[in-house]
Amino acid sequence: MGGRTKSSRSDSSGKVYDAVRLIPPGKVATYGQIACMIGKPGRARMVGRIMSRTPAALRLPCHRVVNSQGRLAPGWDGQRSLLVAEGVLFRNNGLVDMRRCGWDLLL
DNA sequence: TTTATGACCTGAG
DNA sequence: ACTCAGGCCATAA
Repeated sequence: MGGRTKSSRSDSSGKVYDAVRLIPPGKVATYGQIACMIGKPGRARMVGRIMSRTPAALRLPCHRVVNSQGRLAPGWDGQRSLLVAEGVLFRNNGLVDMRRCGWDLLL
């Protein structure tokens, strides 16, 4: 292919979607974690942007993606209910209990 | 081009 | 608990 590769168009979106699909029910993953999984450490912000633009039709468990503090997505009413329904534990401050529900491959 | 904004992260005070 | 600063990157104006 000669010529400039147009690329740069959220090429990562497909991989992000795949990674999100792997998060087991009852657990949550952070944006930074997803970024690492797709081989782009430090790109947490990009993951967040992709999530915000993810079509609902894909039916991804995007409610299982939270920030490293365990805070839920702003302006999304219902994320909390979905997580609670799966057994995710919340602390009194309204944040997810990352120590128990953070998806760590170690354990 | 520069500036500002955003479902971010980590560290420091 | 909070704010700030520095780092990261895509988009919009």
